[in-house]
Amino acid sequence: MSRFYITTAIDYANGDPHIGHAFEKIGADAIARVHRQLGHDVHFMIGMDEHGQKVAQTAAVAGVSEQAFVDEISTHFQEMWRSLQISNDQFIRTTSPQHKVGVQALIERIFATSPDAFYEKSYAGWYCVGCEAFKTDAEIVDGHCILHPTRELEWVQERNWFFRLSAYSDRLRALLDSNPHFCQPSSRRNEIIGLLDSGLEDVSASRSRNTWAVPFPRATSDGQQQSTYVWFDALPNYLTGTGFPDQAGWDTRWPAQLHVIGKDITRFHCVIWPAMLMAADLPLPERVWGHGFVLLGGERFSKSAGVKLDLGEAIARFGSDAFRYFLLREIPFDGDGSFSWERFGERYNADLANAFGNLASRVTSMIEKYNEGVIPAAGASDLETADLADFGDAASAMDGSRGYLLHEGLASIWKTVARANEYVQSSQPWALAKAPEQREELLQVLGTLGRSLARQAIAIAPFMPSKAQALWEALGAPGTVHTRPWPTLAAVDAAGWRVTKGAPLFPREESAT
RNA sequence: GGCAGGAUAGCUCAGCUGGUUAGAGCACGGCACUCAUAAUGCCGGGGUCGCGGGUUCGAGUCCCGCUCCUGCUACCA
Repeated sequence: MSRFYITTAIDYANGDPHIGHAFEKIGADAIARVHRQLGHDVHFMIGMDEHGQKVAQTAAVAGVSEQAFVDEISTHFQEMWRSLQISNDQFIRTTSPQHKVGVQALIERIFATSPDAFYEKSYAGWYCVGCEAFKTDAEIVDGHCILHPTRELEWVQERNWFFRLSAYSDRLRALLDSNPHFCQPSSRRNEIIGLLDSGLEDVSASRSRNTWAVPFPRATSDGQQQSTYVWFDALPNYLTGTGFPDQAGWDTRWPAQLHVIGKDITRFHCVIWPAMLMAADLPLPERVWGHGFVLLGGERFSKSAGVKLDLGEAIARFGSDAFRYFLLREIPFDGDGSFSWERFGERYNADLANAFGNLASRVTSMIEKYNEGVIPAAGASDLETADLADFGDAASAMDGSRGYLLHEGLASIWKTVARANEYVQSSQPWALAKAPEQREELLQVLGTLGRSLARQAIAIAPFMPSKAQALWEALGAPGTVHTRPWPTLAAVDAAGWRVTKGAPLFPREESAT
């Protein structure tokens, strides 16, 4: 069984989860679930980034200790992920002892493996208070930061450990060139190649001011004990989560097959992270996928944008499954998309209530009325041939072979839903039921529809876990839908299952639009 | 400022190496059907394919210029 270690970015613990966090987890969860249904040995890890100056400051404002603060935030996140049915196998926190040990071990390993990789340097540069960051010449116009033209830049000096990132330019370029999958989608890859071509600068690996951090394992030459800078703390979580360096089996899980991240942190995952691993002589992750953002009124969700939309309210509106469906159907996983209540309502009624939920109702209802609730056996049909082609398209949109185009996968699955509704209309089972001599034809139609519904339940399982299982049970299918593998979709045999028409899967919402 | 990508129906988008009357979904209008969550199916209206030139027998599809939008432009994460 092939292994599939998938991670998301760890979320920064300076505020509660918002829809942007949720989009990434839901997308990664769907990918993890698809791979489980493809028969892979999946390990899905998410977590929290709990160190840093901002966390310390926010905790101070709240009047609690840093650890108490992140414990609380971390709990909120995990409760949210439970309500969204995120099927992570592990939840890592950077304040955990195992992670701290792992970070220091990784840094020491780099010192040992690549003695030139770290060096001390006094760094001085223009510091923008607005950005809380040093600015390069390219970002300074007329002596001001291009993002904060009204603020004065400060000249700041600090002595830190530096990582010789520039030494890895050629190897990184070779990695990107030889392995187009390493950084996807291609728009992100192009940006990284552009960055490499413009030349890499070394990056600092320690900080003197921040105290809420993993201690950098080596003091500077003047005896100062510094803290590990964010990317040397946060990025290694993917590695320390495996038990690196000393827990048995870590090297069978590492490297990760996929890092799912936001497009804004692509550079860190496609440049700094592989360079760190090269310096440590450790295997590189196979693929980094930079998804886009959920926009609201043209603006992206972010920590600074504030709570413009309550995540709990969005989930409560139509339920966790519908929320997952809406985000993954509406927002392309390789780009940005917009959230709006209007679209949510339209998609809920059009796609879920009218098209899919109603299809399930009419089919189960007819099987109950015309065949005492038993799904008849059915031979092959044109509908089946066309459906299997669409399910094949869906699989190829989601299995990584063309990237992770979850929105396209759902679109392909919904073609089969539309086809089934057309089939009901054109074959008119209610008319066939009135003519005893057309009994065989009626059974063929009902059997075809029952089997189609069973396949749809399997196909939507990664996206809407609860509703897929509810439909599975309404069809009288055995076991759980989540263990039904995609590759056997063609062989699904629903003959003999006893259906039960229950409450509507997705009750139509009159006030939705 | 530099680099990259984009501008196609009311909305979200497909249109591969240029070739008959430019497509889909949603929204909107009409008709049909009754198994179904007044759901479904069929038909229809609606686009000077950002603007201006050019290449070509022929351009949404190639070239040049212009306008507008988006992303990246390294140590907040």
